[in-house]
Amino acid sequence: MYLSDTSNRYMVMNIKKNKTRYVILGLVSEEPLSGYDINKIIQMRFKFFWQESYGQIYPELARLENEGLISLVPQDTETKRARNVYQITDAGREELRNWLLLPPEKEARRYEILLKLYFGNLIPDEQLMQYLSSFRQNHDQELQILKEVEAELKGILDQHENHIYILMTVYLGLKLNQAYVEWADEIIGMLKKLKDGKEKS
Amino acid sequence: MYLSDTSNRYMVMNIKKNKTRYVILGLVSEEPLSGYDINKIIQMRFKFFWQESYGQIYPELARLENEGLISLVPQDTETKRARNVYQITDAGREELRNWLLLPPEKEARRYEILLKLYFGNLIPDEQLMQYLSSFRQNHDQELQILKEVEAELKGILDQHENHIYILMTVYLGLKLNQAYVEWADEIIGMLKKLKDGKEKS
DNA sequence: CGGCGCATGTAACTTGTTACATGATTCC
DNA sequence: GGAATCATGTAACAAGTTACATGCGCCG
Repeated sequence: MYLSDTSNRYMVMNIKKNKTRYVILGLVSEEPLSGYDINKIIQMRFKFFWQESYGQIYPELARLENEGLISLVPQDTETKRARNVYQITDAGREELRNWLLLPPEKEARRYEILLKLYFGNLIPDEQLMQYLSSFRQNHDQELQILKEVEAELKGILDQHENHIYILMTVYLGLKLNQAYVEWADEIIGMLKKLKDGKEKS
Repeated sequence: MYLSDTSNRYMVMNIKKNKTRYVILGLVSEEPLSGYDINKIIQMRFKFFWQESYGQIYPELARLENEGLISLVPQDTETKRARNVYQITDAGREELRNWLLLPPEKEARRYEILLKLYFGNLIPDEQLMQYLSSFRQNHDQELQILKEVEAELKGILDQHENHIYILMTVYLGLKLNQAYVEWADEIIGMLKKLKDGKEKS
């Protein structure tokens, strides 16, 4: 169907924004997986840079199957629990490839803590310090986890050709969390000084 | 109306997620502003950690006025261009304060570039390097801008009590962008080595 | 035999983006 | 007089979250 208008003003946008499908395609491109598996993997391995919910995964799996980009793998014996395991198709591999070859979009972020800090003169400094120290703690925890992941990955670098790429993502996690922790420490220091100054006057 | 059920299963969620309203409240708490002004300020001052669009600002302004959290400022002479300028009310100040006193939520982020890198073994290394160098360039640019902002802010630190807080947000921007740039350089180096290794074998 | 984890899914909602419509005013 | 920018807004999407419903199987 060429040049069909469908009388929809908004047809113009052919830029795919839905990234969920590519996460799924990427994951099933490595091995057949169920929706449940996919969720677990994202929770474990992507935690620090990506998140999805069942509310997106299951409908997307259905859509992908409908489009022929993935297909159900027939499960063997009847004794097993019901599981819908999907594998990628050639068309799916093609779709994934096309997306991977598209330059990544600039990521838009929203840092609630910065917003609160921006309006910092409206909150007591102690409160801000509390936010910052829990922020620091969170990121320090993530930092420790990532350090373990790094060590583990380095030990099995030659076991799969994608391990090196995973390690690269971990490096950013390390850098960013390091930056968060350092920043929080500096700001807490600044706030302490500010508070002392205010109390003296 | 106490304890009314309204027969809606989903009434339970009373946790406010809509942050747009607080950005608006925060900004008009400093000075009366129009929707247009608010958009411009967010574009300029919040660019690196927050974004909004007219599609959210205008409807939210209407809602806030409806709830009595902001009010229209009568514009003087009739010669001027039509402008709806809003000021914060006491109720609005209260609402803003309540939100500021709530601990910030953990920010969920999605780094498309990490997702692509994660599946890096499916893309040619040259392509990845291109993504990374444009990523590097973007963040380096932001870094330069933030350095200017930093210098500027330091010069006018005593002119308003919130300048110090704004500076603190800038510091995070500096740290993060520095981390991005350094990381990109390291990864590009790793990819070069990888490529050389592959070509030799 | 009870509870935890496996497993799949949907309905209702909130949030955010994009394209479009419309017109006034300022400045060159 | 025409371009840029000021200025406000909406309709139609797309995307993402949350709460709920449901049931099986495995392990202690």
